[in-house]
Amino acid sequence: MARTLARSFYARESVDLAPELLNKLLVHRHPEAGRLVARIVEVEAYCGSDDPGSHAYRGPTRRNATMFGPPGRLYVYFTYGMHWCANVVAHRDDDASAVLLRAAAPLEGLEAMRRWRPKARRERDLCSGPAKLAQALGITGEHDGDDLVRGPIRILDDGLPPPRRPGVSGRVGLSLGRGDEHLWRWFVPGDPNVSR
DNA sequence: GGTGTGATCGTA
DNA sequence: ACGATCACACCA
Repeated sequence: MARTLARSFYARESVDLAPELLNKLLVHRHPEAGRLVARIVEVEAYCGSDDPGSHAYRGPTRRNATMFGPPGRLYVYFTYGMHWCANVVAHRDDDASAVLLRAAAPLEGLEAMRRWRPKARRERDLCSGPAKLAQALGITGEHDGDDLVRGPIRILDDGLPPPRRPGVSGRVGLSLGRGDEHLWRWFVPGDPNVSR
């Protein structure tokens, strides 16, 4: 049925990888909560030294080290003093690029997701933002650098292709002049889990 | 539906 | 100081 994406799938620029991740399954085999599954419906691409909106813009640091490593790993960062956000590391040829997982449609393990996100009133509040998605799937800084091919967090293809015509827009949350002109956000049109 | 604001702390 | 954000208040 669903098969794990091979490492070669990730070995390209984030701008090319990002739309291909739409409709793929994000799966976390959690030691206590069991199997958590959500379908990716919104992503953003971040590049390296040429992208002022990217954490990699000013070169490698302790925080962004994973972005400069091999593709197919998870880059998890802490922001606003309280939130974790998860990225997929893409190709690197002496530079860095990654895809921010912004929203997903919850499919399995909703009980645990609701337990970890007690403030989510409706189902579409569970994973409709990068920090919500990480929280619902139990992803924190301890998963930074994890191998998405080996697990426990993986990305699977269950046969549903990306949308033929994905929604496109500028990236969210960037101040003006920091790469906000790039149309590097993609989403599944009409999906209720896409962030507002 | 939309807009505006406070929370909270690691990073550069 | 400033975030690759969220939740909540308030208005419509």
